Amino acid sequence: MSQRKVRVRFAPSPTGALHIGGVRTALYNYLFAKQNGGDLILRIEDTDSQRFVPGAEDYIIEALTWLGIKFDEGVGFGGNYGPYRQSERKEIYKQYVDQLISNGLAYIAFDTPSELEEKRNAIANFQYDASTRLQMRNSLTLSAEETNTLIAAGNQYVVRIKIEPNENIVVNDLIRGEVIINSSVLDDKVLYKSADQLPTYHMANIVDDHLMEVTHVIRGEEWLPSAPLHVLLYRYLGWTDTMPAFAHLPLLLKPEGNGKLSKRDGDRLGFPVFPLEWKDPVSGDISSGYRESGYLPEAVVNFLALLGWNPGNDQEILTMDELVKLFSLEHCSKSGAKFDYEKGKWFNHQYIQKKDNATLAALFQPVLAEKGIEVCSSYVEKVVSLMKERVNFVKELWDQSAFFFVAPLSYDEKTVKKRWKDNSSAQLTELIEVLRTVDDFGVENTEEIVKGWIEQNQYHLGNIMNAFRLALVGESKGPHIFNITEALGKEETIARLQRAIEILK
RNA sequence: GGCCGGUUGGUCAAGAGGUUAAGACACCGCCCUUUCACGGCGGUAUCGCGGGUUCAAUUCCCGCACCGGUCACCA
Repeated sequence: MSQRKVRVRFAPSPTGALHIGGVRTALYNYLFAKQNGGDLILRIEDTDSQRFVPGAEDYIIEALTWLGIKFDEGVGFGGNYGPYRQSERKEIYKQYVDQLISNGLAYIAFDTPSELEEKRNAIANFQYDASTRLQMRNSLTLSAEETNTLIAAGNQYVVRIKIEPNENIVVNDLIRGEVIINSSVLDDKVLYKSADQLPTYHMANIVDDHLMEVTHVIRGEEWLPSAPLHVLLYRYLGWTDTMPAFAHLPLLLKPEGNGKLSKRDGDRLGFPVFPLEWKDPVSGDISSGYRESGYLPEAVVNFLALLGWNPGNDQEILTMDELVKLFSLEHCSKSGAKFDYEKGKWFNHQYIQKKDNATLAALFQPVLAEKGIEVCSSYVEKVVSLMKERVNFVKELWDQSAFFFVAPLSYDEKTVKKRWKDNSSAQLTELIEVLRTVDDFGVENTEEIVKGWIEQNQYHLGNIMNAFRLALVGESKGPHIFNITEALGKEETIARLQRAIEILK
C-alpha cells in the first residue's frame, strides 16, 4: 500500500448543527490532506432515516466554508466517487451485504426489536454473538426454506455480521499504537436493515471508505470501540491490503465537571459549541454560534487546532498555512482536553490585533448602524486604531468606544466622586478658554498648549486630566486624552466640557 | 458491570531515564501611566498512588485509584 494518494474524509451525519468537536475533526482531516497533497472528501452519512434533520447538511457546508476548510470532493463539491450521500448509495451496499451472506460471514436475523428487548431484560449483559445466536430466530437456526418463506411473507429482518469468538483483533492506531481486542467481546452487529433497505453506519462506512479509496480514517475517540469490527469487515470483504490507517482523536471535554462537551454545556456556561448559530427546525430553539458571537474564523481554527494537538514548541499563533505545514498525528495528545473558553477569547483578541484597521472598521460599521450611528469610514478606522487592543470581539468595540460617537449622557458616580474636585469646574472653565485659542487641534499641538497652561499656573496635572477625561468620556477609561480630543474636534470637545461643568457644577 | 483508552500546576501543554520540569490561558502581585487597557516583570507542580527495573525514573514494567469512551435495527 505504498504509493496511494492520500485521501481522507469528513463524514458527519446530518442530525443537527455540527458540534465544535466535529469541526475539529474536520479541521484535522483537512490539515492532514493538504499537508500530504491529498484529497478531503465530504460524505454525508444519512443512513438513519429517523434522525435526518433538514438544513443540517447546508449548515455543515456553510460552517466549514466559513472556517476555510475546503473540500476537494463530496456533497456540494462534485467528484468521481459519488454519490456522496449514503442514502443515495443503497444498491451499492446491498451487493456487499449479499456477498457477506453468501460467503457465510453474515446472516439474516428475524428477531424483532421487542424480542431483543425482552432478551436483554431477561439476561444480564445479553449480547447477540456466538454464544447466543443459536438461540435466536435467524438463518443459522432456521432452514433456508423457512428463511426464504419468512422474507417472502414480508417479515422485516436485519443482516448481522458473524463474528468468530476468541480471536485477538489488532487495530493499529496512528495516535495510540496497537490496540488489541478479543473478538468474544464483540457482538454480531447489525449491518443492514430491511425496513429501510439501508445499511447501518458500520457497513456503509467501510464500503464507502473502500470504494472512495480512503487511505486514513481520522475520527473521534468514541469510535475506538468499534474499530475492531471495522477491521473485521475489511477482512470479510477481502479488502485488508487497502484498509485505511486509523487515528482516533481525543475528545473535547466539558470545561467543568465530567463528560464530553455537549450541546447543552454551551448555553449553560455561556459560550457557543457550534460554529454557526443554529435554529432547531422542530423545537425552534436557537443555539449560539462562534460566527454570530463575533469570532474571526482564523481564531476559531487556531484555537481548535491546539485543542488536542501542538506543534511541539511554544508557538501558539498559527495561520492555516502554518498549521498545514506543522500538523502531525504524532503530536496529537491521547487524553481528552477540557474546553477552555477563556483561551478561545484570547485567540480572538490576538487575531483582532492582527487585523488591519480598515477591515475591523468594516466589521464594526454594522454594529454602529444598529445603534443608529452613521459616520464615515475614516473616522471609524481612527477609533478602531485607538481601541482595538483593548477588546476581544468586534462587538466590544462599541462598549469601549461609544463615547467617540455619542457624548456621555451621565457620569459614572464613582469616578465623579474620585476625580471631580472642588476646583474642577473652575479649572475646566479656564481650559475651555485655552482650547478656544487652539487652531491646530492635532494631538501634539493641543497637548503642548494644554500642558503649557497647566505648568504655567502650577495646576495639578492629574486633577485636570482626570476631570477632563470624565467630561469627555463619562468615566475613567479610554486612550490617551489628546487622541480623544483630536478625534472629537474642537467644537465637540468644548461642548462636552461645558456640559460637564453644568451638570457636575 | 464488561471491554477499550487516558492520567505533568485551576485549564491547554512541552518533555521521551540524569532538566533549576518549557511556554500559553486564567488568577494574584509589582512596574509603566493623567484613566482604562496594552505591554513588561514576578508568583503558584514533591509530574495520581503503590510496587518494581536501574547508579539514576515524570520518563520503562506491573498493580491500584481516578477520569473518559463504548456496550442499539444511532452515527
